[in-house]
Amino acid sequence: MRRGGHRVGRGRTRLRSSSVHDELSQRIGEGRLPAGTRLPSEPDLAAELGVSRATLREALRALETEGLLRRMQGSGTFVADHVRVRNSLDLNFGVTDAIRAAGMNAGTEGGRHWIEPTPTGEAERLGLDPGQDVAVIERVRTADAKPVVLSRDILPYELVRPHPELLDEMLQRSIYEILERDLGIVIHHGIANFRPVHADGAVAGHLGIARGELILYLSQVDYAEDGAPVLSSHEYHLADAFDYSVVRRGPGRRLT
Amino acid sequence: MRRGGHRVGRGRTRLRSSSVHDELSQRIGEGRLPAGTRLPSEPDLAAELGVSRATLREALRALETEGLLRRMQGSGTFVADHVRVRNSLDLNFGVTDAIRAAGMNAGTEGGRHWIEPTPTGEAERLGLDPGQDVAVIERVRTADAKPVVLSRDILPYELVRPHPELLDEMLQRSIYEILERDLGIVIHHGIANFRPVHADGAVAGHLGIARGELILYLSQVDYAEDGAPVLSSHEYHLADAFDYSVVRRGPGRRLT
DNA sequence: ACGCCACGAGTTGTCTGACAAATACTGCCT
DNA sequence: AGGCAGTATTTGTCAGACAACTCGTGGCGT
Repeated sequence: MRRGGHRVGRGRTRLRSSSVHDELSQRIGEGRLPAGTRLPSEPDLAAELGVSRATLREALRALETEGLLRRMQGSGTFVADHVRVRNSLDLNFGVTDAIRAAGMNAGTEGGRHWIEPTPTGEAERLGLDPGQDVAVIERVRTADAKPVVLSRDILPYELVRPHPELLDEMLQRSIYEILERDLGIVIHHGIANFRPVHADGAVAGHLGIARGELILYLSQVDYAEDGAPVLSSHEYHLADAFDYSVVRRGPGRRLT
Repeated sequence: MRRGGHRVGRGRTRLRSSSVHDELSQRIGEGRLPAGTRLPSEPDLAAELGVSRATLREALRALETEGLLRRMQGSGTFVADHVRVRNSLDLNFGVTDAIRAAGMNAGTEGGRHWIEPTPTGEAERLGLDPGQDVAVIERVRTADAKPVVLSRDILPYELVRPHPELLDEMLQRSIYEILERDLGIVIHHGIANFRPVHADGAVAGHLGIARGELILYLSQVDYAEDGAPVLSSHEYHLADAFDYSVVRRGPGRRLT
């Protein structure tokens, strides 16, 4: 089912429209262009940024699709009332970020890792043959030294075989960060699935709570840029640990 | 805090680039352009669709930002391995859709509605003064005649004052649909917040379950195109009723 | 036979200039 | 003061050209 995908030249030259996009995105993000502001006219803005109007419009179109801008023919281009949500599930990544976003101190406790043959189920999630080995990283994440999340991260062992020492590092640091910095694998997106459950004995033990406590179980598969599955995660969150939100796009209507 | 926003002329003419966007989006969605397919060159495709290359590129840029396409200079434009997730929280809207997506029969049971002064909390969520009235619509949603969700939807009464009969309709049909068709209010996006809880007496009674059962509590505020809050919802979902997923965008990297 | 390189065809990216369509503004008229 | 027509401004679309990049092909040397 899964083909290789097209070879994507990693570091090719930056497109002008992409630079313009980032520049404007940054101005909006930093508050230099507050919501409601009207941008200069396209010819003026293009001149200021040193690109043609066509290139500028490429960037504007992307920003509009992302919901940062709103364009109205005959009237102008305005900065939208964009949505800022703490710890938004569809943007933020990683338990560490979530803990820090809540203003608490992120740590780990009792982490360990091992190699095992791919369990059934994981083979399908990661697109592996049942024979292959996977590396499992199990950690208890703490916020201000209190256990809040039990996580098991599973990735194909072949990815880390050349650098087994990375598994030790993964106990303490962000797996996403290590994948990118040391292995050159950039996670492009993930699909998370969640449901409420009761803590069973094992989970309760790790998190130091009573059996039957409320848990949000979150299972996720992360994919690389070319669509290949890279990382499978299972996380058990204390129900009252975080505030989970999602920005849901309107029912059907086109964005523009 | 909340200003009116810019008056947005409701039914203005459809932009060509927007039509082209929809057309291509539909071809991809229907599978006529499977993942991996290479699109015709821009000049050819523009000719086929009867628009200029510039207009076509507007549409392509949007589709790329949405993740449906991938463009590579010198190589071509390809249909991305796009993600299709059943009942994805960040796309789908409404309990009815979710039930139908699961292949079950959606219905309602024991719905009622009333008018009351804005409760504290709701006033802030909806940007109302404490004196104003709100309409509350309470429904139990069923899947194949089995209760699965208890929902309370709250909207400013002034919105429906001209057409009070709409409240009765809302008990049976989609509130989003009625807002749009009869009141001309298009929901642009919503922000949902959720956490696992135990069913209390009231919720258990409505859903016909025991107290203490697992519930996913989902509270959401929906906003119109101009950013004004329109609808506040509180939903109590049976834990095993649905499969909730979210597509999470990769850590930080720019899309293009 | 094999590998390397230059070349060219094909494709997306950017530029320029112009006109169409929609909106906002101005000032006159009543 | 209020309505209305005309005008300026702004985004949307069109057309054509060239630049930058990718990929396959065929020649060349070894």
